[in-house]
Amino acid sequence: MQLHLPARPPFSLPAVIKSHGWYVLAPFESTDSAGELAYIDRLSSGKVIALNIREVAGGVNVLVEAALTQAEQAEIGRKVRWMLDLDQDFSSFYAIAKDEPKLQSAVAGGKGRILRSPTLFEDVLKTILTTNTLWAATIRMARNLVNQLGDPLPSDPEKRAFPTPESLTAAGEAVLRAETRLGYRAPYVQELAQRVANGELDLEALKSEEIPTPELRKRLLALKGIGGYAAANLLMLLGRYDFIPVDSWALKMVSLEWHDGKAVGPAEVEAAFERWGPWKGLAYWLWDWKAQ
DNA sequence: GGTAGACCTGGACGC
DNA sequence: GCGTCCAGGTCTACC
Repeated sequence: MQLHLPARPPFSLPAVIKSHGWYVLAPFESTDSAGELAYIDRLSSGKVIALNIREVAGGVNVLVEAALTQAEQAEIGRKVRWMLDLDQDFSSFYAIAKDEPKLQSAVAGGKGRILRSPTLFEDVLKTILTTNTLWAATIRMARNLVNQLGDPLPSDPEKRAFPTPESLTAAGEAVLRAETRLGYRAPYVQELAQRVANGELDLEALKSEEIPTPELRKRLLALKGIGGYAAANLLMLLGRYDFIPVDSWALKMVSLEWHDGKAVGPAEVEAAFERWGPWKGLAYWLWDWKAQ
């Protein structure tokens, strides 16, 4: 089955894929040369499918090698639109960024969309996996989660979907810590999964545009394992760019860009992008750093 | 509100 | 091969 989804121009699938490192975290797959994106998804019916996404004129085509009901097609359409942020309008950002030399490649490349997972649950969990560790370890933890606890793709059981909150809850903290190698993050992931599984926490509701950003940030910070950096990162994924995800890399880049390599703190990072107002986080994200 | 120390893993390094 | 050091954010206790 093939599904066509239009995208608001300008649109570039490779730009979305490379918007950050998510595309290398299971169950995403991407072949750099082809500029295509694959994702193993578990539909709400429990069916596990492989989504193969490629850019075509006016948007993307989604290929699925499985028979699908109308409802399942609609679900896939909703998810892919969200994952690739197909409807987002960046024209007001481009309008103010076009005169900034450090954002020229972003404007010319139609950048701005940030790849995200189908569910906020998956993005929150993966964000926790990025904290206080090296990127290689984040990749390993995500792969372990999928390989050990995800449902298999029937046509290729080596490939698996992202685990459900229920399967994570059933696995238990000890398994997550020792076998999935999440370390001290295990209780955070366990608590998150448990609260989502029992209905106490509705993360999907946080995708609503009606929640003011400060309130949204407050709710994200209330999650165990989510601090200032992680909350800002998640706000970016939710299309809110008022905060900068300040990590050690950000401190280093700002230090080299504007302070001759002298150590800086989060305040200097925020100050460097203050003039971009509600697009602050995106300007930081797309900045053409001289130290890169 | 600010700060120090613990948390945990894995890579780099020296022996 | 083994031991040590270090990087990476967040949490908790304490001031």
